[in-house]
Amino acid sequence: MTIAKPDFIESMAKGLAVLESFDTERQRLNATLAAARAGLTRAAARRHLLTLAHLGYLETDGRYFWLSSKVLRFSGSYLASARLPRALQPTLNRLAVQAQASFSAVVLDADEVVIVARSGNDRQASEGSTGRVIAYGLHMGARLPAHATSTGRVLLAAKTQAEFAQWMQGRNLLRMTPLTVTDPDAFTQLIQKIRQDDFCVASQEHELDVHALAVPLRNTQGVTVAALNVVASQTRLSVVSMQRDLLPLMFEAARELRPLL
Amino acid sequence: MTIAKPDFIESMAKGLAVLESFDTERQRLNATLAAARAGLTRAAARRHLLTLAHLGYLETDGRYFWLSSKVLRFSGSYLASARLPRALQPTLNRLAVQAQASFSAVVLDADEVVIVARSGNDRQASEGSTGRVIAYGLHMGARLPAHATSTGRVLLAAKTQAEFAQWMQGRNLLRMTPLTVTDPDAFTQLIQKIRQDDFCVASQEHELDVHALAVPLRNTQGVTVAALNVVASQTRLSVVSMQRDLLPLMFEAARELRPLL
DNA sequence: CCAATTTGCGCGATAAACGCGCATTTTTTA
DNA sequence: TAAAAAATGCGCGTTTATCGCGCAAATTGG
Repeated sequence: MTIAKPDFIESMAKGLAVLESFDTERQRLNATLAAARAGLTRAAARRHLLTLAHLGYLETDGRYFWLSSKVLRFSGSYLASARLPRALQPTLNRLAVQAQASFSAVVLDADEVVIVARSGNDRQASEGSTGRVIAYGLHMGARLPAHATSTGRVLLAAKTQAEFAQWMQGRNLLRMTPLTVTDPDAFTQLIQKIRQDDFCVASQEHELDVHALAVPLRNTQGVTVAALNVVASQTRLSVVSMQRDLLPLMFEAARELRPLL
Repeated sequence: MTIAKPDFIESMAKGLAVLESFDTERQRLNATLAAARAGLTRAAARRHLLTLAHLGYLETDGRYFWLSSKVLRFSGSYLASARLPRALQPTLNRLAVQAQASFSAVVLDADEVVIVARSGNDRQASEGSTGRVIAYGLHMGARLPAHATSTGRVLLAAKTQAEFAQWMQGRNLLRMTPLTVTDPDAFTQLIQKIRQDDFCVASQEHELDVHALAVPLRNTQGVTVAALNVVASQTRLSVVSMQRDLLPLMFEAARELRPLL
């Protein structure tokens, strides 16, 4: 999407850059930090922080700033409007009950996947009700690196050769764990494999002891619009049994969902 | 929160007004509509729409605009940073399993409640897996009128007399269903009752055939920081049995959560 | 207790944002 | 289907909103 110069509101971009500079890693920022993260002068960052606080999107103690619950307004409106999350949620809930595991539906945004629907609790119900929490931070709107996640790879495999080549262009596949595949050639091989298999397993490539299994979600025209995955701890469920027990369920769910996407 | 004039970025406020003009009711807007909703000239609204689309927060067909999944980035960061949702989620999940019902945790924002955590599926598991969907649109970030919801009333009851009086000042209690209490005096009586009971039942006041039960969530200092509720369809679960079976569970959950809030 | 940052804020300069108004396209109505 | 009404894209001259410097004061950290 290109845009004419006089139609671009600089201050808007700056303000959103400030709002985006609050992320999972840095949750509390002062003027100096926000300026550095958003790439603005301190004066500009401060003006935007004060404005955002005044409008209720940030809270502040006068010095530091952090996101307020008002930012949920946007996701609320998105979730109410977007067909995708609404169409997927019931199926995800059903899967969570059937398989006693956590499922996510994600879409691709540049080099990250965004969780747009989710079900299940993040504890492995091993003994009693309080098993170990696995895969931290898998909530609605969470963003994960595409190359190190099962869903990201499924979505990358849905691209044409040319699109995929362009995506790879000059990209540095960040190492998330010792097991992350970071070599471009090996990664391209992996994507090829997914094109044949129509699913993807990622074992401990994003987080140690967590493995994931993903399948593409296509509409009736055959266009991949999202990916569905399940995560489990290595110790509770082997990759083999996950693939054997859960993969059929997921293919079936994907088939059911086709007319809704 | 007051703010010095030269520290207020007008364009930022306008841009966010445009972004906010996409809500549950109007999900697709053109320049003219957005201008009207956000209170801007068409030229200004158009500039902001184009900028937001360029930055990826909106999608467009060239004429109409709608929210993109990128807005989930903000909620994602909020959910990762805010203690409240993270502290509540496990308990909500447990309640959903135990009671086979949908629970929400909400905070008050002006005259609306905002859902900051949620569990359970929105179908009543009456016969088989596909019961009727109840209480549409109860997703993360959803906003509901405080006066017509069980949680909103619980949070209003937590205010001091003076604060509550100020909140009521010149407020028009919108009728959502034929059963909504809209008379100011009757409403004030209700709030008084909640102060005694320490819970609130709202029957079909927000949506017909849906009733809800809410309790306050306090921290160890006794400050109410949120409210917890459960919704059920009138036909499946009577108000009496809901109060008898679910209220003890909820009080217990609230007690457990105190040290975490 | 001193040195290094960070902060609030005033100021004059500049260009970013403004909104009017036109010609054109799209939609509605008759 | 033609005329009327509404919405759209965009150029332009105006203005004021935003800019970033740089100061003195407050805060932090060793």
